[in-house]
Amino acid sequence: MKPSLKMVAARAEVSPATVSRILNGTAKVSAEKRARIEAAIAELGFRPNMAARSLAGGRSMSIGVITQFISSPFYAEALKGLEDELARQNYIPIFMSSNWDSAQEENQIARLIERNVDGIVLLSSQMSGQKLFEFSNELPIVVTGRHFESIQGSSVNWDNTYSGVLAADHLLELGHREIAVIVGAEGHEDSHERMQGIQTRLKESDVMLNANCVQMGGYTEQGGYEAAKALIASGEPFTGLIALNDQMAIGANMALREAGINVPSQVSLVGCDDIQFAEFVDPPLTTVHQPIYELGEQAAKHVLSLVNKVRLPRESIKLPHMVVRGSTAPCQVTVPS
Amino acid sequence: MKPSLKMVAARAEVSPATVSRILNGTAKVSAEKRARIEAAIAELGFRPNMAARSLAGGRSMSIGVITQFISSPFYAEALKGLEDELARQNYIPIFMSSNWDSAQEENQIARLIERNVDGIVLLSSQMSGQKLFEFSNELPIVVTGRHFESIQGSSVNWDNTYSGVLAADHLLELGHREIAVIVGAEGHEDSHERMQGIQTRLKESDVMLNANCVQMGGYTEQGGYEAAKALIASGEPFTGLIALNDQMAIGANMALREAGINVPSQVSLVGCDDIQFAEFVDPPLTTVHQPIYELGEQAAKHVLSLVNKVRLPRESIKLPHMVVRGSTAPCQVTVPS
DNA sequence: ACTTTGGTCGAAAGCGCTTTCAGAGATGTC
DNA sequence: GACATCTCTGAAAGCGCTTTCGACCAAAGT
Repeated sequence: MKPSLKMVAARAEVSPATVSRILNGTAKVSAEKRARIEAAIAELGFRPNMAARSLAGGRSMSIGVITQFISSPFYAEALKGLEDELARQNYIPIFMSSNWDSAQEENQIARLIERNVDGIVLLSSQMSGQKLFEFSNELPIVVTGRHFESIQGSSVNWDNTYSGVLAADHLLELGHREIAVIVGAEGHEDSHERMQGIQTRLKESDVMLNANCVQMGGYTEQGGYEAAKALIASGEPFTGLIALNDQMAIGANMALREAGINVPSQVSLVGCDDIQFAEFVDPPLTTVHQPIYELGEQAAKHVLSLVNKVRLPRESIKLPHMVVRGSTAPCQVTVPS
Repeated sequence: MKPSLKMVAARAEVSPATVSRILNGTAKVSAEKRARIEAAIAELGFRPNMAARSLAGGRSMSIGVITQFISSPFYAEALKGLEDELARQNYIPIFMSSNWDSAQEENQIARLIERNVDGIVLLSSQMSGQKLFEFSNELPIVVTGRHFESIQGSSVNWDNTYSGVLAADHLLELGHREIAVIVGAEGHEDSHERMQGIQTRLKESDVMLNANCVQMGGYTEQGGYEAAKALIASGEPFTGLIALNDQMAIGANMALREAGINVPSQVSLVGCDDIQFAEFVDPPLTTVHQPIYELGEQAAKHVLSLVNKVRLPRESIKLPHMVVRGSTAPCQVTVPS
């Protein structure tokens, strides 16, 4: 039979209350009893039962984490960051996937609440702001990839506009003037912001972006592949191509290869995110690195601060930066004057 | 205030016990009361508190799942399979990563037990068989990638030897006689078995595999890259290269490219697993497809069968099969006779 | 009509912990 | 020396559910 707190108390000849106090550090206990209790815990190999703790104390020491898909390469590092930071504070994450579906997302949140999670982290939520707000009345919620602020809710994010700026500047500096973009999906704040950044810079350099030059890729390899195909089919000339994430860039790379268009000599390709694989494609992908691990860490810190109702010192996340690899090169094509 | 079972009971004018019976289907209840109770549940939006259930009933409806790293592309589909199957039975997975470290693995298991998980799934455990056996005395455990059988333990696996056979046969059929292999890591049963399969077939075709031709890649891209470099540096001739997983194959592909060796015309490269990215590398990777999603599903079914102490009809997992893409071609080099 | 069975339901105990409340000493103050 | 003030500790209630036990009532058997 598993040792219980009661058994520890009996062995140490103190009351259960005192053992609990030691466990939680909620009150001072004389050195002598403390020693006896700690000895008893060690001897019995006692480990508190979380269900009981959760029931009695009202907190479960667990945080729900919802992603589109648990093993998305993009979130890989974010999950690690979350996991590490939560573990440091003795919490565990409960991961669930919502498969890009807002109904599933709500359903998963309900399941998490049912399981008494102390808070929830939403990595790129699809839910309406209204719903989000309602849930945040029930328990602390932190979202990434969009803005959100309420009494028990907050968001953590990096500067997406700046990511767009970096990508555009890079191509511009290489002399590219005919640029195409593969965006994520409708209604994605981060995709939108990145696009904003790109457009701002292009406009400043008097580069026009016509409608054919912007295709939607849904953030997947397949989507990027198809978007690039459509782009090529449109006949629109371009020497620079920005994909708003690496997965789409990798798909686009394949489409270009199939069309006999060389990267980087004919088209310079830049991705966004710097996922693990970016380095291993051919040519190695030039991309905007995002501090994803840190994002996860920050998200964890934020929920826990909401859970514990302590104000978090507003430390900002590192900025994205360019990682120049082999998929971009100076523009070779002379623009007709 | 959140509605409790007691409140439901009061509203439906029955005892809490009866409500519980409805919730769990543990006894017959008259149609009339059932209707009243169901109405009350709906009206109040009642959702049972898992902590209380877990405490009272002794089961938490959750299964711990330990992987080397949550977002490993290899396990992506397995996790999905697990998640889906568990959800179907109203369980949730609690994912944790062990970072290839057996001490961390033990520690994570302890944390899971503390949280009352009803069972544990270990995706490619690093732990000693002894430890594994000890843990399986405490609660049901299912492992993948190795063999394990005990009262409360079992393993689920596909035919790794056959994967090796497929890879070897493919190269052999294309006429390759000088073959090199990048294996996973020491002490990995699955890596070992795949290697077995390869060697069996090579021997049958009188192809020798000398020591230089077998390099260790640790199952990572970087490892595969370095292993391939070492292989090239060794001067050993080879026209066929098998990497025991796709990540290493992708790394090897890069090393070959850097060395100016063309794939597939000079070296045919075959991977193993068929991860999502395999299709998007250049050239698209020929690989042995593993039914990973199904593996996850089966693992889930197995733990739950152990948890519920029902015998599972022994349904076997689908066999791996070759997916031929662009990284392999008939052998061009004439073997000196 | 009277006991026996069978089926439905409620009372109550208890799962393993936290937390409030108050008592018992120890210490300090006037 | 009397009283107030702390500090440490234990008793006990209770978190929200499950489950055993026995009560009750209807149908069945004699």
